[in-house]
Amino acid sequence: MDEAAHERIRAAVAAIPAGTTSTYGAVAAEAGLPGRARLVGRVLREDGHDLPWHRVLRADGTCAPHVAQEQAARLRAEGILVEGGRLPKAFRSRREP
DNA sequence: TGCTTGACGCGCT
DNA sequence: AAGCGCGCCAAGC
Repeated sequence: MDEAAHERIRAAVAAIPAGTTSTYGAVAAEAGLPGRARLVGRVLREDGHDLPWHRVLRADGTCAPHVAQEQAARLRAEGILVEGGRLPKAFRSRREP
C-alpha cells in the first residue's frame, strides 16, 4: 500500500472546511492522486474514524450507500440539509468549476 | 499466484 | 432521467 498517499488523503479530508462538502474525486485530486477516488473510499473506511468523512460525497452529490443515514445526520448537524439522500449543488464549495 | 471486489467517476445509450 | 460499461488500483480470498 501507499502510506504517503494514505496520509495525504487524510490531510485532504481534514482540510475540508466545516459547513462545506467535497467529493471523493476532488479529495483524491487534492491529495495528488487524480482518478484514485476509490482509494479515498478505502482510506476513509479504514482510517476515516477521526476525520470529517461525512463532508465527502460522491461526484454527483449523493451520499455513499453504506453510510448514507449517518452522513445525512452529521451533515444536518453542520447546517447542511440533505434532500432525498442528495446534496444541493449550492453546498458544493470545494473543487467545483 | 491470480481473480474478484469495492465510501468512485465519467462517458454513452 | 435512469441505467450500463469501462477504467483505476489496493485488499481480500
